[in-house]
Amino acid sequence: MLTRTPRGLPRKNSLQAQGVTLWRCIADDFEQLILLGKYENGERLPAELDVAGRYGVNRHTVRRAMAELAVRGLVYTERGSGTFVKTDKLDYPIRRRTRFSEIVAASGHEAEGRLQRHRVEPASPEIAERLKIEPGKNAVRLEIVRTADRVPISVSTTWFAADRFGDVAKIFRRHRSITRTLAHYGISDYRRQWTRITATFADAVDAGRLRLSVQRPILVVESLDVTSEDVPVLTTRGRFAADRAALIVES
Amino acid sequence: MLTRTPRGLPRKNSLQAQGVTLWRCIADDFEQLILLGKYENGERLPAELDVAGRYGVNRHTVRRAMAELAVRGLVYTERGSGTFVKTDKLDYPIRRRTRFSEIVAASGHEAEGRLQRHRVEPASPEIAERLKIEPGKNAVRLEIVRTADRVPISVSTTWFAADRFGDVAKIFRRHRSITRTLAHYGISDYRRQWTRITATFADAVDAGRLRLSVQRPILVVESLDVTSEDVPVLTTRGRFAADRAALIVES
DNA sequence: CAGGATTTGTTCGTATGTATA
DNA sequence: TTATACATACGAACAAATCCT
Repeated sequence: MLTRTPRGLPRKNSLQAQGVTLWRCIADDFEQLILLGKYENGERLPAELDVAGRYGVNRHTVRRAMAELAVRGLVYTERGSGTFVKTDKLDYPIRRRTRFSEIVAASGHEAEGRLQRHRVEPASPEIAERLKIEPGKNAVRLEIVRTADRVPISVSTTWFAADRFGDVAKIFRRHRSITRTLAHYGISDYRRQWTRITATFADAVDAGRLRLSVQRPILVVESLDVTSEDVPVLTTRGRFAADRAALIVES
Repeated sequence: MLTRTPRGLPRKNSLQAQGVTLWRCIADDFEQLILLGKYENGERLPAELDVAGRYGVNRHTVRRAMAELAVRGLVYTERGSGTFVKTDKLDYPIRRRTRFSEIVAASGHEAEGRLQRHRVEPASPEIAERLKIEPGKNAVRLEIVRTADRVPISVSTTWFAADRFGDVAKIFRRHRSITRTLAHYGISDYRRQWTRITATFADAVDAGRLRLSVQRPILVVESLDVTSEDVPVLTTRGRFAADRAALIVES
């Protein structure tokens, strides 16, 4: 329970930093409890009035805290039923054979990849080096949004060398799968050579595409895929909603 | 430019929160600019006197801000030349043999691991399952901060089964390395079985330990290490400053 | 190469606000 | 309340390294 001054202002204590609002304290408390596993996935949180009583605050304050947790992707509420913990994420293994559709299908969900935009542009030095083409030569750039059960999981920007894959956008739109698109070019197998993972925030564009609030954490996954003869085929910069997916490395 | 009272005290303004020091405001400003890419890697920042003039502060104050940015690992200074942006990240490969000290040493930096706190506690269901011990049996929990060239890279919470590794904290404090600590227990080799990567924000505690501003992105790396006979040895929840490290998966 | 301009590093000194015993 | 220590901030001067004409 939080101690409060006679005027109702929160007083400093060990858990509560100066200037932090009550609802944020409550939200942070529950986030800790959820992340520490005190509440399991799918479990119902105590009723709003219960929580309000325990903290000695108004029910509206608890509702504000729960709204914050919903924004953080940790809970969802069902009217008349309660607020439930939602912490399961799609496990996304990073392997030699990394195929979005196979991964999602294997975990029992329905995968979809939609080409949003595409463009032919001169390759940046970075992209040229990865694809082993000369800097300034053309590359085809695809922007793909991937969903599992219609929930957006990632947006990816993928580059191909334009001289070999000039009409890759058209082919992809027909097949809706990188694997089948490459098969069309006679590449029956390809493998992930390296993957580089870091994290940032969602910018406005990505947040919109991922149906995510801005400033939510994003896993940035850069990667290079090559043929079985180690010839670079495509390189990708994927942005995964960290609230909805976890990357798994087995070794 | 910051307005100041006649007595030389900083006055509140839009950029400056209450009770925040001048040098911290300037440091945070530049951190934002750097992280937003307004200054590229290797680019020179304006001269100290320039910045001092623009903010209307003494050169010492700017120097204090730059020192902070250097501590955060975002810039370095060269006498007579200037202050330069340094945003390349430490490449942290995730492999079967994943050893912090070896990784950092291989990239030419000085690694250090400091045990901050430790505790014996009943294992949560999650931890018990990973370590293959019975839920509720004791586990030793270590909180370790790891640095490269004294720049904090990660904070890790590591659990060991207490029955076998009861005094692991003492041993670790002596050896300052997980590898050497396990050697003390007769475990000459161990390997990473799986790694699970997701992302969030730094909370106040982690931000403090990582000398990072709060709300910066954090890579959350959970993992299990086993002996060569696949016996679980330790499990870890690491929080990496995403601004300072990128995880690499080669396959 | 010379030499002046620029830029960071260092050391004095002064004053004020904050935290602690 | 007082005394002490510490952090913040400003000012001036000079040293040392680098850059540029």
